[in-house]
Amino acid sequence: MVSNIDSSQLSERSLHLFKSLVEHFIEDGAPVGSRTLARDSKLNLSPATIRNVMADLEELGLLNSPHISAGRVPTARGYRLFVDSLLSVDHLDSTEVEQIARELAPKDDVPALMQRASSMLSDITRLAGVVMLPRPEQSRLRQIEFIALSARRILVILVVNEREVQNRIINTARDFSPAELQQVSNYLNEIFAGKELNYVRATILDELEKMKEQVNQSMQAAIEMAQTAFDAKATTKPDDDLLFSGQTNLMDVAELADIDRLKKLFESFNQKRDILHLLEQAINANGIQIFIGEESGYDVLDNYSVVTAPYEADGQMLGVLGVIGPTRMHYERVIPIVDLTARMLGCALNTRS
Amino acid sequence: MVSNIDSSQLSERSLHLFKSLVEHFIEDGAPVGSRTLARDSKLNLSPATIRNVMADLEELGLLNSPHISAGRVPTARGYRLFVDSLLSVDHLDSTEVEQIARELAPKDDVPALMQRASSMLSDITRLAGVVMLPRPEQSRLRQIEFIALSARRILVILVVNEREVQNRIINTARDFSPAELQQVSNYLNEIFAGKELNYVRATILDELEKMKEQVNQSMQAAIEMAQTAFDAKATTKPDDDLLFSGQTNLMDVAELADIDRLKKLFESFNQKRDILHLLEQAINANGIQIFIGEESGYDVLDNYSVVTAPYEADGQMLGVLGVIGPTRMHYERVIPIVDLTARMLGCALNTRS
DNA sequence: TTTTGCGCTCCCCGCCGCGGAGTGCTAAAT
DNA sequence: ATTTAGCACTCCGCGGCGGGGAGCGCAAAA
Repeated sequence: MVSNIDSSQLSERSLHLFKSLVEHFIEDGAPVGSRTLARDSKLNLSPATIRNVMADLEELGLLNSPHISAGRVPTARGYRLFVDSLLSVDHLDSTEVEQIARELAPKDDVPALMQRASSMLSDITRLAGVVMLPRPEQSRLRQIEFIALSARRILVILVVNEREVQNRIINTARDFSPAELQQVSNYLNEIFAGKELNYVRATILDELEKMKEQVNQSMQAAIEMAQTAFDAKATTKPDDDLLFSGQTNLMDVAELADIDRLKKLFESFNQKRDILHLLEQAINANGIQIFIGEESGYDVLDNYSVVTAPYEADGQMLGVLGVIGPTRMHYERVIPIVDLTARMLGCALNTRS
Repeated sequence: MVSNIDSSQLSERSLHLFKSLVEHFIEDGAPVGSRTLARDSKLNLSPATIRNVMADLEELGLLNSPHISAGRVPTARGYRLFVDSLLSVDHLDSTEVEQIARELAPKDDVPALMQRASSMLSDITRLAGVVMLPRPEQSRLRQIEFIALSARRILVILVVNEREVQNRIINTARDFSPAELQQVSNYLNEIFAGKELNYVRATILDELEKMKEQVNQSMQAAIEMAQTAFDAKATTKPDDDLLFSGQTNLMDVAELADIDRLKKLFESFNQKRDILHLLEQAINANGIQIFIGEESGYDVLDNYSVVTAPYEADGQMLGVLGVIGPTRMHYERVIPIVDLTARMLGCALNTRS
């Protein structure tokens, strides 16, 4: 990759003009020419001078023109310089801050909270919002319980990581009494409580076979039951950990109205794979991270930018959230919104006991 | 509403030509004129004759032309006649039947099955699929259990209708021992097992107040706890009972490529309200039901058709599924697919013990 | 009743020409 | 050494024009 431009490599004047140009383009979406720039930027310069500067900037790869006699448009690299060095971030309206706070009030369960965070992001930015849920990598089994529905139908409850509850119904080969079930769950809790979930699964499926002989019959039943429960549980769906919303907002950004590109993008939302990879890169950045157009490496994202921020609670990184929109977006507004949302979401997750 | 055309009101020949025209239009999407129709339909007629017939059909409201010197296009009413009386339904490929059977094999839990049904519908028809989940109207509480997570955090498990499990974590004002919890759940199960869920909620919230005095302290705790549990549960989300998939398929139907209409449609998918109402109308039809364009009454659905079929298991209507696409769709293929899917889904839900 | 013939309508497409916006280059001005 | 003015040139967008094609309705003939 060609190295990015550092703001120190350019004169004050060039930077000013460049910034002005980018702002103008973000506002209008039309290529901006020397005339308009001469008018807008406070410097009293003639269009001709500005043309010279623009030619230089183009040579550096910060601008280009759609065709020879059109105005200039920022390149991905240009946006990069802009957001890294030139951008002056907006101060959020107090009404917006309130809205975010209100939506993220920890009033109900975690999944709903995440959902609200996502749709709030898209509503407020008028772009697409995305929230990556905590990866269940380090999930520890906290408790396991069996509840008899009928003699041979048993409801298995798994409590994971303080907060998350999974349940599943299994059918057993023989009848179990409630007392037996109690016994079984006591047994399993004793062995596995606090252990890592993958470890539990592996142990149950592989190693417990040999223990069968050493324990009494009731425990054998326990093992078999646990096997059934975790075998089924092996389908630990890894695909609903990304919540999108407001995709339709992208349908009226006009400048990217060519339907197939949009279709490609929506499809990659559905498959989640690419976006997931991208967000995973962002989880270790300690703060706002911005992927601009082609530089993300995923070509469905050409002409789109992704603004992300990781969120944490109790001092632990939980996930990433962000906004997806055209490269020509109002970064100065989007950035503080994403930032604030991440922090507020962290708080909401934090203070719940 | 103007009465629909009955096939007996038209001559054999008109019907034949009309059918031919609709088929042709469905294939090409271009208005079809007398020439092409004269060529295609086996009847040896001159274009002029056909023009006369077409003029009659237009007068009946079955056809119209975009402008005076273009070919004819079926109206919603025309499609209605077509699907009701003229359509010869395809015989499905055995490969397709197999695919449906494979996807709907009852290998895991109900929500996942529904999800697969929906995406299968969209994959196979290349249109948008939708599945309405069983309405929890007549849900009966089967069992309620409390599990202690810690002294003051309690996991509430609600088993509803044999199959469905809801859970929620509540915080209590004072400590509870496991024995106490057992007692509480026994008490509640005794009173409420088998009762309708709304009744349970109402009773708990309103009437139990007065019972407080009559029972001992432990039971008072039970009541309070149940109140907390059901109060929170009052947020019984009524909005995730519609599963869409393959929306993006609609993005390349071209003839409806005007982005705002598509955006409107997608938004109404997200809000779910309109589609839900529509599907609710279909649940009592005993078989395939087709809503064509404007006749659905929802103007987001102008130029779109919805093909639905209710599905049932154990002799009980559970919900509706279907496909959404342009009015100009291959009904002869879509109809048997929707039909078969509904029946197969019913089976899959049926045989699970 | 069907067909032929004819005049007419309307869309689509390519073409042309023009005005506008903007560029690059060179020469003059500061 | 910059900056500016002047100028020729490029390219887009738009409206108007014209011809070809597809199709229609109507009236008169078969």
